[in-house]
Amino acid sequence: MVQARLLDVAIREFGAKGLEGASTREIAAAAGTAMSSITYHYGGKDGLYLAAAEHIAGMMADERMVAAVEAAARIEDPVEARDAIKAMLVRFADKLVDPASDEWTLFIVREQTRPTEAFARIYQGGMGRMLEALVRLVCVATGRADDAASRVAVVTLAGQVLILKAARAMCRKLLDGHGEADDLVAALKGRIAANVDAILDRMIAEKREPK
Amino acid sequence: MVQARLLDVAIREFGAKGLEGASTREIAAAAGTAMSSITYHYGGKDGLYLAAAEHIAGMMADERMVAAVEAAARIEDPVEARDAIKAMLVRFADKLVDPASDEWTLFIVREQTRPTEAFARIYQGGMGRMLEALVRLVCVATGRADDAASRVAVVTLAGQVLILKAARAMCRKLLDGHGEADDLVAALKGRIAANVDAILDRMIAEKREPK
DNA sequence: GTCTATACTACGATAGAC
DNA sequence: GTCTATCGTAGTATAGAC
Repeated sequence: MVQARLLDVAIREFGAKGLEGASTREIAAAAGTAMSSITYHYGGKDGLYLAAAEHIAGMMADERMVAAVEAAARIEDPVEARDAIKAMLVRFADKLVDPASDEWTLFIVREQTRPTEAFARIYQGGMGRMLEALVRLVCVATGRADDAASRVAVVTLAGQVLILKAARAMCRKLLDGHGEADDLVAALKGRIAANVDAILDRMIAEKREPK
Repeated sequence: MVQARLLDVAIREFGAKGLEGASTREIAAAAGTAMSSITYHYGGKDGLYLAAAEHIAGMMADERMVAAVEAAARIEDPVEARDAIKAMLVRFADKLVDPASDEWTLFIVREQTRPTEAFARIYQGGMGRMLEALVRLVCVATGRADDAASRVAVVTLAGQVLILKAARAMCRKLLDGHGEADDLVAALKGRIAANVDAILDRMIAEKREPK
C-alpha cells in the first residue's frame, strides 16, 4: 500500500528533520513512489504531516494501553492504584527504550518545542488519556483530590520516564561505561518503581501533616 | 558587534528550525548583515552552528552554576549534600521556567534527538559537570558508591526537572486550568524538593535492607 | 571586514500523459 | 491512481568590488 509506506517514511523523516527540514521528494523516493502522490493523497506536505501525527496517535493508543486506561478508571483501592501506576510507568519506560519507538518519539519530542495542530491530535489520541489516568490513580493512591498538587506530582513521575527519550543523549553520556545496557534498563525500572512508592508515601504523609 | 548578533539570532533560528530548516539568509538578515558574513566569520552554516553551541555552553556554565559545582566537590556531610541537591535542582527548574532560557533550551532539546558534535561541546562545557556533581552529591547523601544505581537515580532526579522544558507542551496541557502559573511553579519546586528527600531516604533504606 | 552579484542545486506545487 | 515534466522560489557557496 502506497499510503502506508508514505506514512512510515514520513514519520521517520519529519521526526529527524522537522516539517521544514524534511523533503517531500526524499519521502516519496524512500517510499518508492512519485512526489505527486503526496499531493494526491494528502493535499501536500502539511497534510502529510498531520496524517503522520494521527498515525502516531493510533500507535500510542495500542490495545494494552487502552485496556490499562480503562482498568484505571475502575480502580478504587489505594494499593491497587499504586501497583497500576508502577505498571503503567514501567511499561512506558519499556516502550521508550525499545528502538521500535524511536521514529515516532522523535516526532513527538520535536512537537513539544513548538507545538502545532499535530501535537493537539497526538495529545487527544492517547497521550492525554494516559496522563489523566495517572492523575486519577495518584488521587486514589494518596486519597487526595484532583488538584494542582496531584497533577504536579504526575508531572514529576512522568518526567522520570520521559527523560529516557527526551534527553537520551544526556542519559547515555552519564551512564555509558557504568554497566551493561540490559542491566541499566532493569536498574532504571526498579528505581522508577521504588521512587513511585517513595513519592506516594511522602504525599500521604504530607496530607496528614500539612506544613 | 556583528558576530554577537549573528550568534544570538543563530541560536534562536537553529533552535526553532534545526540545522537544516534554518536559513543563513534569514539569520543574516535578522542580524542586520549580509549572508556572506557568515561564510567569512564561521566558514559557513555548519561553522555557525558549532559556534552557537559553544556560546550556549558558555551561558549554561554561568558563575552561580560553576560556584555550585565547585562547592559540591568539597561537601562530605550527608545532610549538606542533600540540601545542595535540592538547591541545584530547584535553581535549575527556575532557569528552565524563565522564558529567557527558551532559545537555548530549544537548541539543546533538538540536539538530544540526533546528537551531533554540537552536543558534545555543550555537554563538556557545563551540562556534564553539573550532572557529575549531582552524582557525587547523591553518593555522599546516601553513603553509596558511584555505581550504576547512583547514576540511574540521578537520571530520575534530573528527569523531574528537565521535563518542564523537554515536554513543556504536555505539561501545559496537563496543568492548564488547575491554578495560576506562579502557584504551579512554586508547587512544582516544592514537589521536587520533597521528592528528593523521599527518594534519598528510600535509597538509604535500600542500602540497609538489600532485597 | 563587509557587501553585491552570480552560479548552481534542491525545494514544493501543479498540469497533463497514461 | 500514478508518473513525468516543468515552473517559480529559495537554499549555500564563491568571487570580486569597495
